[in-house]
This record gives sequence, structure tokens and C-alpha cells, in this order.
Amino acid sequence: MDMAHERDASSEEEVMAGELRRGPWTVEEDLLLVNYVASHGEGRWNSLARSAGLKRTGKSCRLRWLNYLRPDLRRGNITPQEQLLILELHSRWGNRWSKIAQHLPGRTDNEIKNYWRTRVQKHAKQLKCDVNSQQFKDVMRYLWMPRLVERIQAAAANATGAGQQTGAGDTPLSSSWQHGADDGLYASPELPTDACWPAEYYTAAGDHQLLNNPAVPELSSTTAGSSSPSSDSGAGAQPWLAPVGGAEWFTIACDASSAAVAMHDTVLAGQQQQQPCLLGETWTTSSELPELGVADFEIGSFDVESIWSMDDNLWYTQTQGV
DNA sequence: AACTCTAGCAACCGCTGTCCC
DNA sequence: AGGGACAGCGGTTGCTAGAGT
Repeated sequence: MDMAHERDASSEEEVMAGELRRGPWTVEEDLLLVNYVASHGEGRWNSLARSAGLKRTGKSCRLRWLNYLRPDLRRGNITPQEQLLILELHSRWGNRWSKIAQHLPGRTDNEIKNYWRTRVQKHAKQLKCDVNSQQFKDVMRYLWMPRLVERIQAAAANATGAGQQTGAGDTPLSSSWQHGADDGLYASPELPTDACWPAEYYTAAGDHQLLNNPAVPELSSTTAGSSSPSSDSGAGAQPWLAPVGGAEWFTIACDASSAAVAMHDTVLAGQQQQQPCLLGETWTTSSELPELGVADFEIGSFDVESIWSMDDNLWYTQTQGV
């Protein structure tokens, strides 16, 4: 676009003239921006940049605010729940990062995009296939995602045990993810209430009441941020950001898990595969996966466990009080 | 200890869409 | 209707820390 090009060119001139800064933001710049937004609000980024005394483009200010300085940002590891959601939503919408980010509270499109490009594409590379290929999608759907569900279920089971000791109701994420549009916590702007989980999970489970469960516990201020995995998020921890809850979350995870098994079995049954398929079962050779259409892949090299970092494991241990 | 490689992430870039005058 | 300003999106780049040699 010529217009944009001219603007960029002028910005370039300003940079060359030393009037505009580029590159990493300094603490002073961050403070200027935060303070200015706090007192004047967001928007009108170009004039904001000038008024705040920042030698940055409005674009740069906006990006810095949205991706780094916003108080409701969640930082730290992408949780298994979030990974599952990203995988599902990406399979639905493709590289619509912003749209996907709308359904992950506190996460930015940039963060999700980076996650996809680093973690997910890395595994596609390991499998020697294209990330957009049907084969890789199959691996994600029938191997990776059920594994995530299993992981979530296991963590939630531990949380349930811990919850019985420490008191029920510590289900910040699950409650926020179940809430509809009225709670103001995490209302999905476009999708129905079951959009937070793959629709087929609920369909297969045949149990929508979970989504509308009125017995959602109140968010407890005592749980706010107490189990946040992101120690670097500091005071920014939000009550609805704690990733794994208690009994209610466990129920959902179990349902999702059952549904994943059902989905998995359905696929196999549809292809005349009658042997039972256990959730969490892993395949170690490509020959065991012909029904998934991934026979040509080196499944053995696909390290499902490696999608979680050591930090994740540590965090789980801490959260579950193990 | 020094160097290289790599993953992860912050920031930038180019472009399109939308609003307003 | 047309143009300017701005917001927002997706792709790409470059820096940095940590791992490996």
C-alpha cells in the first residue's frame, strides 16, 4: 500500500534522524507508557506516543502495550489446557492467531503464534511432514490431543485429591471457562459456551450440563495467583488464571477425556478396527498407526512427552502439592 | 573457558480493514 | 466518494540465553 509505505518511509526517516527509537524497550519507556495509559487510557497510539514523550511509533507503543505491559496478561508456560485449546482452534481456524487468542484469556496472538511456530512446527519437522498436512493433523488429533487430555485429567485428579484436603471450590480456570457471557470473566465473544472445548468432546460425552452448571464456585481471592505457574508474572496474577482446579475441573477433564477416547474409538471402529484403544496408549512404530493415516511417519521420533517443559512438570508438582 | 548452535521470544514489517472527515 | 489516520493482523527478523561441543 503506497500510503502505508509513505508512512513507513517517513518513520524510517525519523528513525534515521534519531527522532524515533527502535528495538528493545527500556524500563523508562515502559514506565512512561504504563503511566500514560493508566491516566489517559488506550487508543490513538500515534498521538499517545507523542504526548507521553515516547520516541516510538504509535504502532510500537500499541504492540508493547498489548503484548507485554497490559495488566491482564498471563505470562509463563502454556498449560496443557491451553495447548489443547490452541490445537483445536487452530485446526478450526488456521493461522487466525488473534481469533484464537480471544479464547485464551491473558494470552496474546503473538504468544500463541510463537508457540505454534516453535513447539508445534518443531514436531512437524521431527515427523518430517508439513504442519498443514493431513497426516500431521491426524497425529495432533489422535495422538497429541488425547495425550494432553490425559495429562490434564491426571493433573486434575491430583488436584481433586489436594482439594479434598484443602477445601473444595478452588476451580478458577474451570469456572471461568465454563461461564457464559454474563460473568465478565471470560466470555467467548463469538462461540457458544461449548467453544472452550472441542465440540465433539461434549457431543461424544453427551453431557452439556457441565457447561451450564450453575454451581460454579465463587472465585476465591485466596486462590488468586497462588498457584500461578508464572512466577515472573508477579503482581499481575489474576484469579481466573490459575490453571488447574479441583473437582469441577476434574469433571470436565474426565468428560473431555472420555470423549476423546470415544472419538478415538469411533475413528477406529469406522475403519473396522475393533480392538480397544486405551487413552494414553502410545505407538512406538509407524506400523501400528496405519489406521491413523500416519504410517509413513517416524512416529517413534515423535516425543509426545516433550511438549511439556521441565518447568511445567515442576509447576504441576507444586500445584498439586506433591 | 571459549565457541557454536539452537530455541524461544520480543519487536518489527508490510499489508488490509475500518472509521471519520 | 475519496483520502487520511489509525487499528489490527499475520509473517518475519533479530536478539538472547542456555545447551552442546
